[in-house]
Amino acid sequence: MPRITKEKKARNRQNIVEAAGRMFRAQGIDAVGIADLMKEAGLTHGGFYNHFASKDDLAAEVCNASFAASLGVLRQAVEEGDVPAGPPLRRVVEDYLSAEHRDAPDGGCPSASLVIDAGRHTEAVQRSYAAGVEGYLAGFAGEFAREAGEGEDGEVTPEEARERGVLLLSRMVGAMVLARAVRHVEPELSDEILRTCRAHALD
Amino acid sequence: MPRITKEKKARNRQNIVEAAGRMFRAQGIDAVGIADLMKEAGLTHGGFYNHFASKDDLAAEVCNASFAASLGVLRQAVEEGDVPAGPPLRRVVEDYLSAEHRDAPDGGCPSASLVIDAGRHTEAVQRSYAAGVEGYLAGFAGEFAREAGEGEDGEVTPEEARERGVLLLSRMVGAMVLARAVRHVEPELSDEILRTCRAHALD
DNA sequence: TGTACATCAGTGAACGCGCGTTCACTGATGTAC
DNA sequence: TGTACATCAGTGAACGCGCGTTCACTGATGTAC
Repeated sequence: MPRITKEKKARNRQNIVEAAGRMFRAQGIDAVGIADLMKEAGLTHGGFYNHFASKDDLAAEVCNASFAASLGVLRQAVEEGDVPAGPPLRRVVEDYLSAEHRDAPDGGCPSASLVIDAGRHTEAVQRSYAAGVEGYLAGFAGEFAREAGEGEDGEVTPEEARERGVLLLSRMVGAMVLARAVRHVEPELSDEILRTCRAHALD
Repeated sequence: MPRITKEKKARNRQNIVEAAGRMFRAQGIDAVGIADLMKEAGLTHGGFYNHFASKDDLAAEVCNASFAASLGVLRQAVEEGDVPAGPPLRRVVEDYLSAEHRDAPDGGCPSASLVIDAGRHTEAVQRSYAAGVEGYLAGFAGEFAREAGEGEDGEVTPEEARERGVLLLSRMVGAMVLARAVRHVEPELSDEILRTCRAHALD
């Protein structure tokens, strides 16, 4: 069968990154084997190294891609604002701290699902992760500034907007990782954490 | 040389649990091998199974022990209150969200260092982790109730105290895991996260 | 208290397994003329 | 445009390694009399 079209190769590569994006977020980077991953992408084990120099190389790219996708979803939610009512950041909090997001880490925010994994891998992975976090913070800060400007309570300095962004992300990530950690053995505690933080994340 | 005294055996077991407590928190449960761990405890590889049925069995016990130790340190800090000024919970926040705690996860809060690991291991580990989280929450809630009772701003319902406990733990855990994740590649961002959350954790 | 024997914690080698990575091979694609 | 050959993505087996776990062995401790 091989060799394959250039376009087909690009599509295969994309499939690997997307499969890894889901699997790494769901199970953790170390828990996913190259063989599992390639099978999920519809390929065989050995071909992996035609696309990536190493698993860590892939992990860094996956981290970037997952953040990009996740930020895209977020931005879209902010702009379209179809589902729940209220200002964009309120909707972001509701989405983020939802049971759905908790129960589906594979499509969710990498800040939460990769927060421990990132620090335990190569510097490239860590850089990729840190850049993603900066992206989230910038997005949040921008939105805080915008909402304050539009609202009746007057302007907000860039420094204040940034502070609120840091607080919001820390709170949401903390609530999400805790809610996920206790989910299977104390589902009520898990729900309580989400509910409480949803109500107060923007205080 | 063997066989060994009963007391010596108990001491060896204790050494294993303590070594694992440090290593698991610092490197993650999966990153630490039985051989490393036993060497750190001053023993050889093979003897592990004289003390524990499996690595996960140890992990569950380590989780308990780490939470117990960590809560003990916390309670002591609250009661003695030697180092910084202010009410106990303010001191807890300062200690928790310090660069020292960030840089020494091996002796620190397991809520943060094991938050992802716990969910990826046996139910026993997860139960042990969840119980530890409950311990923290109870401690925080009790302290919120006490401080409100003593202060001038009047009483606080148990529900409110509990809510504040959940918020405080989520915020501190989120800030800590994020600060640790970006520490090596963006130390300034890491410091900023700690600083900002330190200032607002009790809002 | 003293003796005789069973127990069992520690040792270090071995087992089996799954991992990341490498390899020889295939044959359709890409390219040079 | 057509032909001839080099390229290289995919395949699946193999390699080497480290892991959790097991094992036969040792000899001091614990225990029964």
